[in-house]
Amino acid sequence: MLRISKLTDYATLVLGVLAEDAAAPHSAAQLADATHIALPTVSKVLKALQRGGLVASTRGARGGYQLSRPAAHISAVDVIDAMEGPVGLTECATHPGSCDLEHTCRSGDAWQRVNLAVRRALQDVSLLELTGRTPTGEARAVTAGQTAAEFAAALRAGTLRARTIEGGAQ
Amino acid sequence: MLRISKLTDYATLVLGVLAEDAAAPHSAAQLADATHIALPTVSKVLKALQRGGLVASTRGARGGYQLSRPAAHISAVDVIDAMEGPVGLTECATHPGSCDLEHTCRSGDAWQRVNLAVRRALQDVSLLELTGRTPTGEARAVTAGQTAAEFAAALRAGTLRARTIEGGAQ
DNA sequence: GCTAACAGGACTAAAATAGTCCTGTATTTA
DNA sequence: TAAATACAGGACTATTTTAGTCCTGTTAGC
Repeated sequence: MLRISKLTDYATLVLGVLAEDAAAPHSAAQLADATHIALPTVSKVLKALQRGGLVASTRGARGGYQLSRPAAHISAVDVIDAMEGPVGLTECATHPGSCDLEHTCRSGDAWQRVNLAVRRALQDVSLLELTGRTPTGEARAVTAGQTAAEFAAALRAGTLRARTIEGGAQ
Repeated sequence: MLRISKLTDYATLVLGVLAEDAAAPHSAAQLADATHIALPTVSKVLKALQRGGLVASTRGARGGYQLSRPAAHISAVDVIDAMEGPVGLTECATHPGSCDLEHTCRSGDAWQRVNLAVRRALQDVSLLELTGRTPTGEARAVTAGQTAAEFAAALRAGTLRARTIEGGAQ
């Protein structure tokens, strides 16, 4: 089955530590220590997260990294996108022309639709849920109120297909 | 984002040809011809599909491959499982003990839950939808009536978890 | 028994991933 | 203002995974 990269997995650990103490900035060294991941690797992860807009960095002495928004508002798909880029399930989804089979392949945008369905599933999982403690009470309400419910509503309304296809056939 | 392997993509093309003429067996050579994929590669794909139970093979002269069940009853997740194995999103999901971080990692089974959500999304897409012609009319009815609905029913009944997790936690 | 076709595994080559390191820049503090 | 802290960016290496090929064996039909 599909697999996320190790670095993405590390990212959730790092983000988990940041989520735990969102007030103060944490240096890469601190985070390496807390997660037991080698410093250069943590550093690499953090840079990717910074570029993806999930963490904010402060330079200089007493600087470090902080979540750029509440953990409940960060979804699994955000993390994966930040770490692995907005790559599609297939090559042709992101790089048209790179596939020899493109003109004979009749798969069309089917994989893209699948891709969207997957994204939707991933969007429904917040960072809170990825960091060990299943969200309860308020946190859960925030999550459910913003991603899961939205999705369920679309599903019920029958707009899911139309929304996911985006100009495809059907 | 998550990506399927090229071989999995090839698999859908091959299965598409098989679905088109489900009556007669097709040799690997024929399929290579129809899909414009090199014969050894098609062969490799077919073997995986055979092991996964998606195609049935007949040996000997006039032998070949056929779908083992109607295309509408084959889902994207079936294809991915056959080609890439029942691997989880993370290493520890399938191979406990292989990760140094396991005892300090608090991610728990969160990725496994994500994994399930993804599987669910993939289960809702039939081979028919992956083979270029978007199912309409009867075909569509079959798809909707048998995979999506079956899945939804299992979900409601609460039997889905048990079926997909296979001995996992939760 | 010859030929067509699958079965299984070994092997090579190419590409992606993981991990490390180095040089530069910004910020604080003494 | 100099020194120390910490991020920024990119280059580089090693490892692992994936893709692709090939060879030998087995099964079934003619």
